[in-house]
Amino acid sequence: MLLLRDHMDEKFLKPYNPGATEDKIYRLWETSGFFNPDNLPKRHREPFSIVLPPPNVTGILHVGGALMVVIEDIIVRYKRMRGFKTLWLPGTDHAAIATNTRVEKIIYKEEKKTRYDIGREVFIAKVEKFVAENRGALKHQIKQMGASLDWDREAFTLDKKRSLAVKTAFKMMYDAGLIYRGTRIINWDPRGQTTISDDEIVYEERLAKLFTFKYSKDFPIAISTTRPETKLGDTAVAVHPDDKRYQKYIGQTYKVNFAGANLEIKVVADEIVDMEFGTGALGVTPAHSQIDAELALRHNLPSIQVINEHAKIKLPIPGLEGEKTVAAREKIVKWLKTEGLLIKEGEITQNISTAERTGSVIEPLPKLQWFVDVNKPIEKRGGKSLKQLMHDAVASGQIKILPERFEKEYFNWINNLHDWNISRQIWYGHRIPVWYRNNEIYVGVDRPDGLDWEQDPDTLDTWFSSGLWTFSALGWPERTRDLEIYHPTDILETGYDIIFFWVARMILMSEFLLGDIPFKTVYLHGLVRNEKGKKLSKSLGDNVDPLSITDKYGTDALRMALIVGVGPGSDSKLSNDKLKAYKNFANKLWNIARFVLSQERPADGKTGLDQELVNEFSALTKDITNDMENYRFYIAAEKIYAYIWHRFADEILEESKKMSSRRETLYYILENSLKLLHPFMPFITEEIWSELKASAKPPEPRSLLMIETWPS
RNA sequence: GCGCGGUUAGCUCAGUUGGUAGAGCAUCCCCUUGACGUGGGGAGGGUCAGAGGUUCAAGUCCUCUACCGCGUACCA
Repeated sequence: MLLLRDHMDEKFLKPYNPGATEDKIYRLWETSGFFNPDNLPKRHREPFSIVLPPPNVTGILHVGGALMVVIEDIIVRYKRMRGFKTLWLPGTDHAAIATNTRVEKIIYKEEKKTRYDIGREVFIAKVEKFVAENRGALKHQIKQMGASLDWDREAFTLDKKRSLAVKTAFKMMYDAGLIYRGTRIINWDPRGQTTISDDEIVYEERLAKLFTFKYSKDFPIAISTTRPETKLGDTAVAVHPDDKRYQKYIGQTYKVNFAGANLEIKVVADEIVDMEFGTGALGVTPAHSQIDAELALRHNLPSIQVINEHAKIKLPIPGLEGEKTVAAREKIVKWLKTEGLLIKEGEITQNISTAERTGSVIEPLPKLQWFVDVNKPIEKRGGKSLKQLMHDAVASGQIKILPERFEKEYFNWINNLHDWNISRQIWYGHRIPVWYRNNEIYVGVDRPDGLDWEQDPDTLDTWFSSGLWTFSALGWPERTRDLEIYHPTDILETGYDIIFFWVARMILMSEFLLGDIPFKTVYLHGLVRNEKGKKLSKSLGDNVDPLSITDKYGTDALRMALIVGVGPGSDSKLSNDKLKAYKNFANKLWNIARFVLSQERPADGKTGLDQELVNEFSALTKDITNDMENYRFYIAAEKIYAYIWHRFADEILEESKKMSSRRETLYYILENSLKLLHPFMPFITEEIWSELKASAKPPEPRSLLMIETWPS
């Protein structure tokens, strides 16, 4: 049985108890004020800043979010100890589409009503109530992870200041001709009743039927399609100019009656047509296909919209009008058969576009929408387009993306980038700052003077406001001191799954609006999967709640389990074994402290330091510091773990039982080990640190490990 | 189609610039009850997916192949 020395707290008689420690320690940190860089001691001069990727207010943080918080907290704590004036700025994201859809579902479940039934105002009020409730829970979870965020600067992507930022950005881009309104083929989500951007599409491979047929008996060319119902809107057949089979028909126009629709089909020649596919002839439906719309533009073809916003036939054709697309398809195929027009029915695999949020099959429709022009040369940016600005920021090395392989993906995405559809027909979000009156249009931050102005009913894509985050969170468009000190931010840490959604858009916005990069380094982490290797997904309800893990194992153990052995950008699995291992480690450290504290600390220099062990420790420190500087946190964590357990405890400490002269060295190693470990396991290290200080003789002033100097 | 990643001990995964294979868990043996809600010492276990190449030396660099996963384009 251990003899309790008079200076030792009773708690050291028991194993480490995270539950009893963590809340207390977090409160200690919060009341110290040091999360706010303004309160840091004088030695913290050079600024260092990170903005927290704002989690969606839709739900609770799952372990993927926890990983993000942990990596950033490790970086931030390390930098703070290194003496930087460190700011980590928190916030939450209103997540327009996600939240809108979520609340719509809840309302439908509870009241069997749609948002159209209850109206815009009532709906928004309900969403805001939902958001307010969720934000509290989210914040609590982030704190539970030990995040040393400056809550004094907390922001929300839909609060007043951010709203001003969004409207200002919109106006600046509109004035520069980068935002325009036009009718284009867009991705329509019939279930969500809104447009979505290309990035919000999820492709699913499915088997589909490919029908080969003629429009009518006297039409000379057969075509193939998987969607006969859209053929009601065909205005041309396109063939390859070199295709000998069809050359004689090029330029001819045929009048046909196709399933009740009177069509004028012109035969045009275009290089885009693949002679090998199907019959080598392409039925052109300008209203429901991007490619066909481009063809129509080139050949001056009219466009007939066949399908409406509810994915139903809108043409006034008896028997077809009002039918859903799939039903209409069956009817038309049946008609083709009875007319003897169907030539072939085959199967092909095709990628079908579905909406990320609702799972609905995307219907390409022509619609009047707002877009960001990514190709227009910008005068005040040296004639570069947004595309070029995004490209150059990374290509020039101003922004470094880690791991490097994602730079390739980034460039690849830019090469394939089309104009960005930014208007959404949902209600929750930043309303488009445009007002109309008769033929007048007004774009501005505030409603224009005068009567009869009507604001655009649409809202903006969530990522429009998220794109401003690094600077809107710091107060832009106001020229704040924070903006001056902390922008560009140093590191943007986020999951690789939103590199296009978010990282690219932030670069776009910052480059145009500020003429500067938003961050110097992008560090991308991978997905956290469950033990079976399955992707954790919010929509599947496959949440792993970090709170239940911290209850069982302690936050420090969870942090280690999430970090160790997980390289940047690679997916990881969280297992109970791993959590248990680091829970045991916490207890091991606790017992090490107990042992060291059970021995009176000699006055400085009395027993002297074992120079060999001190040198060994310096080498370790150098090594770990090098890893920290190079974002190898997963290796650094493993090294300090191995040292503390298998070198310090197993060997140094064991040997010391036979040599009383080691005592001062033991204290030295323990103190400095706590410092190296603190970014990874902040709670237990801070707790032991406070015991060390309390037991010192003569008593040392209270101090926080959190702002101690990183060893050199 | 194009691209990226993975393939290392029974399981989950590390392995920074090429220099005689590592961790955690699991298995087996021994020891510990005066730091340890357990811990310590030790053992077994890998032709580093396969083939070829560069090199004094390759898990690490190059080429090809296979399987798994992912991204993206096209999709009539």
